[in-house]
Amino acid sequence: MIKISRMADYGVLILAELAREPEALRTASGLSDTTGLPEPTVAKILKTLTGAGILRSARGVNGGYLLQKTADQIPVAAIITALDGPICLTACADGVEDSCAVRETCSLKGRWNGVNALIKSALEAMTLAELLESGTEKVQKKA
Amino acid sequence: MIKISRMADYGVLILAELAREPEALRTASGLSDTTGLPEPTVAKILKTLTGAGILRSARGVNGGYLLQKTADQIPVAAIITALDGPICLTACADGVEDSCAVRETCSLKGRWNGVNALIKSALEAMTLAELLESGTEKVQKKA
DNA sequence: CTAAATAGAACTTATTTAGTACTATAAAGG
DNA sequence: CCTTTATAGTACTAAATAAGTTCTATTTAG
Ligand code: FES
Ligand code: FES
Repeated sequence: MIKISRMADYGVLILAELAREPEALRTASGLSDTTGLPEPTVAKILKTLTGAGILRSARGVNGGYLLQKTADQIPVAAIITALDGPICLTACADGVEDSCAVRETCSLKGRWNGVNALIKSALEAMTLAELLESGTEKVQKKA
Repeated sequence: MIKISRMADYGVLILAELAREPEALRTASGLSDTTGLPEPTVAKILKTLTGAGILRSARGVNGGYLLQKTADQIPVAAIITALDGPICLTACADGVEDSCAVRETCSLKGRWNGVNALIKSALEAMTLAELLESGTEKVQKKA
């Protein structure tokens, strides 16, 4: 069904919430409450996003998370990559040597690369801010 | 990991083989041999692609499959849709009502639609022929 | 020192995808 | 008109992946 994982979807949801008050420290359980997503999952996503440099964290009492950059500096691609791994439609794309079973006999080795690049650049060009606002040039307008 | 299924990947591989002799009837087991893919899987894919109107089939002795249209009339999107279901990155896009658990509280209902449309149109614009040739305007050039 | 928070890893469960098997139908040829 | 070779369709099983949970360690304010 060619889709991103639920993790990435949740991730955007959480980031959207964080973007509403970019300066405030928010705890995992607090975010779980406001988003309605299960707490352990939220916590896991927050850890991952922190590791990827999208969020900053503070430990200890009164700790929590906040955005490292503003929403318009965070490409959608970065979020997806952090939570879902590399954006790469097929097993036989660039670099990935061992994944494809029929690489030897295959007549279209690496031909998907163009499609990959297309989608990747589309997701890199779009920022979290644009996703939240909708209706910018990059997104289709809806009357 | 945002990817298409192996089925779609195999499907393109099989279509590539069929496109080499667009007039010839090829059997499932024959295609399994030339592509090196497991026979039952090939047969399943061929059935699906026939149902989707991408292939034509002939039953009985000396039966087999051939392309219904030429490779430049088959959008990549059609192949993926046939084998993988609709191209729709997220659960909460247009139409899909029941999939998203947090739809009520969610602040970005349907915001992914723009991204979806972007990717979908990219895949609709690219044909099987272009995928096989590579190096056309739509695909990134590689020196 | 304690309570409240994140960090990180390991594990279990659920979901999805891939692969297999089986039955039915159709056509060609003796 | 029966046999053989092929596709059509469906249902089932197994494998892979993704999601969710749990537990332990670390950090810091009070
Ligand atoms: S399908 Fe993987 S290398 Fe061709
Ligand atoms: S995440 Fe599904 S409706 Fe918002």
